[in-house]
Amino acid sequence: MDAFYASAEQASKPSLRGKAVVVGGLGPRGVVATASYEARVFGVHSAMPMAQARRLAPNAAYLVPRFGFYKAISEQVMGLLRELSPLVEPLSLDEAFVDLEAGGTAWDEGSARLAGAKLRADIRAVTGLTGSVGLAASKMLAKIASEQAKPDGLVVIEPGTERALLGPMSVRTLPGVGPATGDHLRRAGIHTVEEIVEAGEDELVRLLGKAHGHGLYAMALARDERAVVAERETKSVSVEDTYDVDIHDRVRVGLEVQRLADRCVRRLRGAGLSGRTIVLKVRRYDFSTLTRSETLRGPTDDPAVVREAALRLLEGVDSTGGVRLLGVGVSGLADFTQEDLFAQAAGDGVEHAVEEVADEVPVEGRESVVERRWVAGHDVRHAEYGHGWVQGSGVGRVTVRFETPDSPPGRVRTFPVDDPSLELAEPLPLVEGMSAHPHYP
DNA sequence: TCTGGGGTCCTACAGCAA
DNA sequence: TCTGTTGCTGTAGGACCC
Repeated sequence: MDAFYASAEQASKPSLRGKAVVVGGLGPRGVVATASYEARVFGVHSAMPMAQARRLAPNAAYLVPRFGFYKAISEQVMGLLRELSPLVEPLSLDEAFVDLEAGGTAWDEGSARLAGAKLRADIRAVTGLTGSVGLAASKMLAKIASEQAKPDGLVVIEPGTERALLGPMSVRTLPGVGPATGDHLRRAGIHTVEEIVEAGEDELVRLLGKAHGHGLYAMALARDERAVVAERETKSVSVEDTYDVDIHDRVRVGLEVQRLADRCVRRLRGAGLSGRTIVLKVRRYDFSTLTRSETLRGPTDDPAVVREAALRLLEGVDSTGGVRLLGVGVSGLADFTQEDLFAQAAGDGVEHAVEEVADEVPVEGRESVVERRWVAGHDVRHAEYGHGWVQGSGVGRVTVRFETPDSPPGRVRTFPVDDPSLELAEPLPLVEGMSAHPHYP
């Protein structure tokens, strides 16, 4: 999907179409998740600090991500992909590999092109959004093709043309080459894919280590035998929070770690999992990050056990100077527990401990409950004016733009934050008559 | 006003056992 | 018995991806 989160917001909010839209964390330490193509013109891109984005594009619309909304759209698209083949490997909400051959959908360039074109049309019809398709003989090449196809296009890499195509490209094009590896290679005088090939496999292994060296050399030769894997089992579950202001108080740090442990366990249990290894993550004031872990004798999904382990790990961490991020994770997963037998026998006091914190508000921002209700970008309904979305709130007022996906750009009105005729609403479907999919949260 | 959140995989090293 | 090898597990950190 093209600029997925931003496109979804533009489709949902007519007044934003054709305008710079930036989706990401709005706090002082937020980063950009997605920028619309209009915003990219100003140099705004993913992973950029939000503050920098605001300097570059002060007039863009800034919105928090609505993952539930995107997930519902994603499920529609994944459904279309599964009509093509049972072998669909989602990479994220907006990207997936499909093995067309395994689905019997396509076996040569012509049939693949047809399937790709139909898919793009279907995505458009069902979601109202544009998606791009890359067709090739391997995952790596399909991915490169889809990057080239964006936005709103289809690119085929024909068998036999791969090496010539890859040769002049930057090493950064290859999957697994990020900033660090890119620098490493550059210092060795390797800038392009064909220079990787010229350097030879031994040199690559020497530079990057065994796994990465062999892997990258194969990719440079356009050799990629990785299969499309439909079901991947989860290997770890973790939660983390970056705080608007560094935490110095050791007691507060301990409390936050416990909250995170509870949140992590809730997710773990939600997935029907338990785990043996508890991981504490601490990012300090200077952005240095450390992890401490402890492996238990058996898997657990008991919040008290995870809390205590996390607190033990915290004891071994120096937090003087302040803490900017805390995280708690569980790995070494199993889909059963030993403790749960005992927990059931002992009554479910444990369950209660988990439920009690379930409705807790997220950490970032601790404004009053009233202000918190009106999150910028979220949908609302007004008794008189109908459906709209929160454009901003503050000093006791909330500004709402009244429009729907199929209306013209709408008008803005301002209300007191406690106006009884204003209530939160679910996002409307982007395409009329396409609401027969899982509910929007 | 620098730098999110949720993951995966790899490497290095220490300790232990065979 | 001493020493070295190998292999596994646990731990920590780094790189990468969307």
